[in-house]
Amino acid sequence: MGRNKRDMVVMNASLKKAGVRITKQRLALLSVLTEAIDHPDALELLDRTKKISSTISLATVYRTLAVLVDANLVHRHDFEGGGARYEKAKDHHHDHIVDLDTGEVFEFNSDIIEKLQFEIAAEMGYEVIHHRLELYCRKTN
Amino acid sequence: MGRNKRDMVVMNASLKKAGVRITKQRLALLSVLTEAIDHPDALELLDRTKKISSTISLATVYRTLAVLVDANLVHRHDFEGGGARYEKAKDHHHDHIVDLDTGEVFEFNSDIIEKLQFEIAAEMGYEVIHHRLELYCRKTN
DNA sequence: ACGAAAATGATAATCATTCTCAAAGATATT
DNA sequence: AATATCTTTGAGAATGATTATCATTTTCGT
Repeated sequence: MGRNKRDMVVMNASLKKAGVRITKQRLALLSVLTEAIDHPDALELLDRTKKISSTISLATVYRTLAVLVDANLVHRHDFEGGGARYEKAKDHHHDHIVDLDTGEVFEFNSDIIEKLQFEIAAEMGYEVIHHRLELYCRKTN
Repeated sequence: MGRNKRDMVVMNASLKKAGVRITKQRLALLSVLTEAIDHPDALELLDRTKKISSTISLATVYRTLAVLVDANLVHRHDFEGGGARYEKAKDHHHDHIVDLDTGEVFEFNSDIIEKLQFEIAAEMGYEVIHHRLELYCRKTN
């Protein structure tokens, strides 16, 4: 599982670019985020990071997440209920479907919706800096 | 301003329909929400309600808002930063543009986006229970 | 290896919101 | 209108997520 030499180099570069010092806690957390296929919250990230390697505290998880979010390496989501959840930034934007029964999160994207959003904002004299589209759903049948 | 006899009758009916007892605090809060043209938070609603008429506490504001939200008479929004903000439910669904500089909130709606959302969810085997689309914007120029 | 600057861990503080419970108020019934 | 019952209120304590504090440790350019 992940965290080979190439990954390390990439993560080092990411942190450097973010203008922050490289610590084992930051590398470990970034590695956890890189491997994650879901949208874990701070507590879950603390657990996973502790398991994988390092001594890390909740305070550092929050601090590091803030740094990574600022650097646009990580996205933070405030879905309904519970605390914020995080995911490593991907190169393409996407929106989310939240399963109300399981809490699972699925991603989707629609260029058409995207385009319409920008047009609507433009008509009102606004430029979209960022946006969120979340569909809270239940399985059909 | 507002709170004439007709309004009172309507609000009474709304509360009755919600299956809750009518108290002066609830009527006052509902009246504040009815007059509001913005999206105030709980503290702001507390202030306005106290001014308009009634003795009311923060706990009651929160409790009553929960009741009204449950009864679908009021919508609650979790925009980025700060606490939840509320607005009286209108008969048409709408989405929001949030001005990042002023905190102002504008409403818009797009039937096309709406339709696309349902189609996307349906394709993934989901039914949309509710959804949120928020554009965080800055004035152009 | 040295030292300035930054990061960490433990815990206290904060903020929004919910809970608790005794006292006050509302509603149905008489 | 008085009663009995059941609900709501207010004040403050409790909660949960997140941020701040500060002494100690670590990083990294020189």
